[in-house]
Amino acid sequence: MPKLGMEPIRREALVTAAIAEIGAAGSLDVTVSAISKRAGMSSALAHHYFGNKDQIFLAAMRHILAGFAVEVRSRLHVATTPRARLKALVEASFAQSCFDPEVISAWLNFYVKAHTSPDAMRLLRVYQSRLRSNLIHALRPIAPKPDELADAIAALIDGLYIRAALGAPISNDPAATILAFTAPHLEEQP
Amino acid sequence: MPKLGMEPIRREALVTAAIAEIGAAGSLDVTVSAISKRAGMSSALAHHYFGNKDQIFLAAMRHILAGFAVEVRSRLHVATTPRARLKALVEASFAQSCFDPEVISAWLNFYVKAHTSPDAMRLLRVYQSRLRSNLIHALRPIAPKPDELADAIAALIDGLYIRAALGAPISNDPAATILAFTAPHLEEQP
DNA sequence: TTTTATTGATTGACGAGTCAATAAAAAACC
DNA sequence: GGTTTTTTATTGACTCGTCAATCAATAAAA
Repeated sequence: MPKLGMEPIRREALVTAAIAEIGAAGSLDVTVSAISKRAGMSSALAHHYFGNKDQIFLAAMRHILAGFAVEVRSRLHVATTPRARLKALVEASFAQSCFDPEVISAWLNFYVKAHTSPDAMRLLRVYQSRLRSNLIHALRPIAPKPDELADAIAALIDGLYIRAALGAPISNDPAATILAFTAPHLEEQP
Repeated sequence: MPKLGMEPIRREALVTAAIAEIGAAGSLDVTVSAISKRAGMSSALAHHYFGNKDQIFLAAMRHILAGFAVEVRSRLHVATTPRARLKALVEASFAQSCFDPEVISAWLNFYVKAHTSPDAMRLLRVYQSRLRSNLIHALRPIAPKPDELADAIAALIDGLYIRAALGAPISNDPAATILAFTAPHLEEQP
């Protein structure tokens, strides 16, 4: 009973299922069968639409990155001052949605994958440079060295995220920590 | 022709080989056979001495962590002032040895592993708390809030390391960046 | 009848862990 | 001192799974 136009529906279901499976397993050691089963179809169909397992992972990561981009844009949208934009960027990086166990697993494994897969690396670069340019844009009016500061903040975001993701005893709100440590590097007038 | 006392020799050879294989593969998708072959023995012998693959990985990571600890201690040993100790700790984290491709792969995968394996997590905690206490010790005499600053620096180290490891366009010397970023949070008298 | 959707069954590989068998040190025994 | 026994070292062969990817077959829209 083939209804037409199933492709986008199946793809989305597979992507969602893949994220869930990765989250459940905590690693990329997840079978296409498990993903397909969770998505309610045969593994053959998954191969039919995605070609191979790597493509499923890539699509899953693109999905997560897209979600993050939405999070960022919505916060950036209501920020009017440079300082508010900075705050929005940092807080978006520690939003609730970034700490779904599934998302955490995906990110962790994404780093590893990027180390060997050019496709994954390209995707990572997209995230990195988008964050970087957003940060620089926010910092330019208020920091003497926007570039360098942006790099430091980006690193701080990644570092704190990983620590939080790995369940380190989270002393304080990471976003607040970052803003506090950034403050002295900004120009006057809070 | 069994020479006695082979166990420690075999174990070390396996650990070394495992690190090399992980480096070559860029992931933990490495077979015991490959490791054993590189170490010059049968896979059966590897199982005989380590029991299972996970134990080999754990031992490999312990080996790397031990190497790092040596790096830290030797630098700390010649540092006399608190500021010098801070510098030593930061610089040790970006020493040449930390950027061996093998070491990079091991670290990346270690993070993922820690997310699911309690043993790996324990090991990670050892590294984290050692670094933390070293930092706090260095900072106590020169920072108003040693704990919070230590956490931020630790995160900055992890974040910059990962970025460097993943080949991000390394603008500057990461250690210098961290020290510059930290400076405003220290008490007077440079 | 052509295109799209769908799957069960199968292939082909690979890989962790086990086991029995071999060999040579070392220790125990006479 | 020589013989037997135990312990340590070592491996080839094998078991038992798993799993990615393929394919031929079925079904229903267009």
